[in-house]
Amino acid sequence: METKPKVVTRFAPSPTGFLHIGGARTALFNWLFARHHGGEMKLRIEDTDRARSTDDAIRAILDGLSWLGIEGDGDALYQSERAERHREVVDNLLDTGNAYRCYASAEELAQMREKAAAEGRPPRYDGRWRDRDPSDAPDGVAPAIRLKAPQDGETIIDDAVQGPVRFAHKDLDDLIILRSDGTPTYMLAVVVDDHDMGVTQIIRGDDHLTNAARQSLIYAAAGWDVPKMAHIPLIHGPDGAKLSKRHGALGVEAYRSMGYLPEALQNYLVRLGWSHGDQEFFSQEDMIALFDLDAVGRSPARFDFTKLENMNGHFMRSASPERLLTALAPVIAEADDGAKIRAALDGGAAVPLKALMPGLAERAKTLVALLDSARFLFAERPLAPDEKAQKLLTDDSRAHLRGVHGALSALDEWSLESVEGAVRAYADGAELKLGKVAQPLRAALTGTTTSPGIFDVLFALGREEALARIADQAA
RNA sequence: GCGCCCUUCGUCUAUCGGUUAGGACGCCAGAUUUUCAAUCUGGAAAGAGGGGUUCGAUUCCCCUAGGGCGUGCCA
Repeated sequence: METKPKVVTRFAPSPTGFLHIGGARTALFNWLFARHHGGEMKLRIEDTDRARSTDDAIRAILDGLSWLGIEGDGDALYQSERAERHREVVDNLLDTGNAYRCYASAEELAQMREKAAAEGRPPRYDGRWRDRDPSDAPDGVAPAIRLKAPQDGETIIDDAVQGPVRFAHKDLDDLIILRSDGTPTYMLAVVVDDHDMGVTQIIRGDDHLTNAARQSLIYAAAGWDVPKMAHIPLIHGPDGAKLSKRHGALGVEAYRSMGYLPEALQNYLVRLGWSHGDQEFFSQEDMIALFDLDAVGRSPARFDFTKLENMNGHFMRSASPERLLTALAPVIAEADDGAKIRAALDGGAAVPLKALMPGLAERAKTLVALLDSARFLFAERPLAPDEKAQKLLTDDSRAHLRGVHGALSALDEWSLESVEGAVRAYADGAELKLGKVAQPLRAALTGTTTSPGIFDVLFALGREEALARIADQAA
């Protein structure tokens, strides 16, 4: 029986910043593909550019992934720790005649490019050291090592998303694989690491498609099999151009701060470029069961905050109060009055908050908005009604507040049913539409003109607090 | 400049040669209603342009236009 090799994907961010939205989607696709096929996704930190790589960035990326519910299998590999192996591969390439030392200076290279530009040719290395005798090497100059790439023919990348893509070798020059200071270049390191890690399927952004051809040349020179490739379309801004910060090119932690649920962001992201018929919502299990590369589209998608918000609202509405409370924690922690709210919650306010959660979630698109509309719960008496609420508190309505206060005080039991019964009975008795009573009540109870259902609010606040708030404004 | 990729409602997308071109977000109207939402019903809204191939093109091919990516001793 033929043994099917285990699927291995990888996510390989360079830690020069946060885990941005595009990277998050790439990680998600890699992870889903691996899970779908019962394989694993490995993590590799591409920190060969030591000057720009930071530990903070590494942590931010790892935190971002775990917040999103994505995790790598096994320990992350740090590319910087593998320089020795990279050099070993370069040495082999040198020995087999697949690479050579190039002594061209930065100035020479610059001239080469200028000349090419002036003559309207693509800027490429002219191969001046390709076949030169090693004895020509100038003294005291450390060479860079270049790949001796084929000059005729073509390389075809059979991309799982883009289909077959051809690159003529004449358009590809002899790329540098080892810098003159002895450090490996990205192009070489990626190939060696993917090979050593046993990666079977590379899934990465479209911006690497041209690199794929160059990398496949390195694989060929080393005598290795080229993994399967899939280049997924990039995410663009609303204007179709590069995604800017203003338009969503933020770290995933920024989305957490803005009050998005990770499951909503995940769902939104997976639908950018991938689809399963008309289905819009997917649980993580659905995604794993249904995701595959053949349903990934080839055109770039624009990032749309409005749709993300709608999706987030959907997930908030179907989340349990407990789940929402948990997700709210970081939002509270980052709020100006966060400490106060935290203290109130720990002091018992979590109970009314949870009771009100469904009503709150129904009206909010983000956790930040949800927290805003829940703030009245933590307000100290007497409340200071906002302008619109103030207008509702006329002499007339104050009289009704006193009446409702009386009806509610008479209640033996404080339940959702009993408070509703009392308020409705009062309105009926006074021959008033419910709204005539409910709106002033809302103003007194919340200090605002919009809130969850008034009976829910009454009940959640509890007898003592509710009656006191009504009395405050009835006077 | 050169190379590569992309192009269905405003946006995300379905369609694997024959459909009244479907769904979702947003928008508009209505229903519901204690506010705001949520929910339900209905509506407007698309194959970039031009050539082919074919009995028949959104679908396959070519050209044009537009957009994106790449073109580093960055990753």
